[in-house]
Amino acid sequence: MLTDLRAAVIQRLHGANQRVTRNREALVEILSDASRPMTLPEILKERPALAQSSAYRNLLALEQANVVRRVGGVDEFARFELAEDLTEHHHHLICDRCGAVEDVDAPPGLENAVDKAVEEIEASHGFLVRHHRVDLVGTCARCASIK
Amino acid sequence: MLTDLRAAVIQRLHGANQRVTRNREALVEILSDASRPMTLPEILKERPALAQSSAYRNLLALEQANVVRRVGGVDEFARFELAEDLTEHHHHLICDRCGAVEDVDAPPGLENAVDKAVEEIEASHGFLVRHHRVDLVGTCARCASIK
DNA sequence: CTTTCTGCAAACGATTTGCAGCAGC
DNA sequence: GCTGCTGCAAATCGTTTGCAGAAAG
Repeated sequence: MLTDLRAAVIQRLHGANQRVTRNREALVEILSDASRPMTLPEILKERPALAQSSAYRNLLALEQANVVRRVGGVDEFARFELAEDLTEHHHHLICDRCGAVEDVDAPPGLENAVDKAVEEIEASHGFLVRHHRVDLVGTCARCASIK
Repeated sequence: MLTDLRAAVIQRLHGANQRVTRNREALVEILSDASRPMTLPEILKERPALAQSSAYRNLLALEQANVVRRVGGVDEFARFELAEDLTEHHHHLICDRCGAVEDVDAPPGLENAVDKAVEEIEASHGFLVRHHRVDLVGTCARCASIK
């Protein structure tokens, strides 16, 4: 795991009055190695010794410490990824056939347009935007090739 | 309910080999009257005689007939809205304190930028985009005023 | 040492499903 | 009338929680 990521994680956990444990460091490393949000079964496959309940509890602790973010796809599984300020801002490609979620870089032109829209909406709706999600839903290359 | 909406719903149900029942018409009317995606409890409050299981089954039937769409927020409840080609294209404001989801019109500038980004991504990723979701997550006016 | 984390197993709760009777067509 | 919808109650399954022992600080 990269040293500065590790340092940021330790700092945020301490800031949230949470301890730094092997399980938590392993979770961060697993999410850091993946280029997409992971489901709990996928995470457990990478660390079979970890109990499901501990995985959920630690992901919650990491979420509250702003290290991890929970994202929803189109299926019944929750997915987890590192907080955006620990990675790069990105969006998601979601396959509505197999449920797979993949990261895509955010094109700068799109980001500018979103930021402008956010300003307008905050002014007109009294809504304070914390972050935005842009998801493209459709068929992934693998599912498209199957039929 | 508007006549052309009703006609479209009947046509789509028939096209999917589904029957047109009072429950299904009522569900469409409830969703049509709301200006936001609704949770199952909210739907049942509008039609207390409807059994939960029937509500879920009918929403699934309507979803398969392309009349209804399921959307996810930040909480544990699924939400349902009319298919976009039966209403207007819009995005969602999602409150991460109370979970409320509200519709917002899609600013044209934003839509153009999204369409352009979709083209680039389809070309580079072999991913076929069916539709996009732009969600703004933050604090709604009511929750902001509470504290 | 004290507090918090861990694993196990049991509980929870939104959603799904089996079944007998009723309604669309 | 046949087929598929309806309500009820039970099952399903991802996720959460209680508890006693281990580990972080």
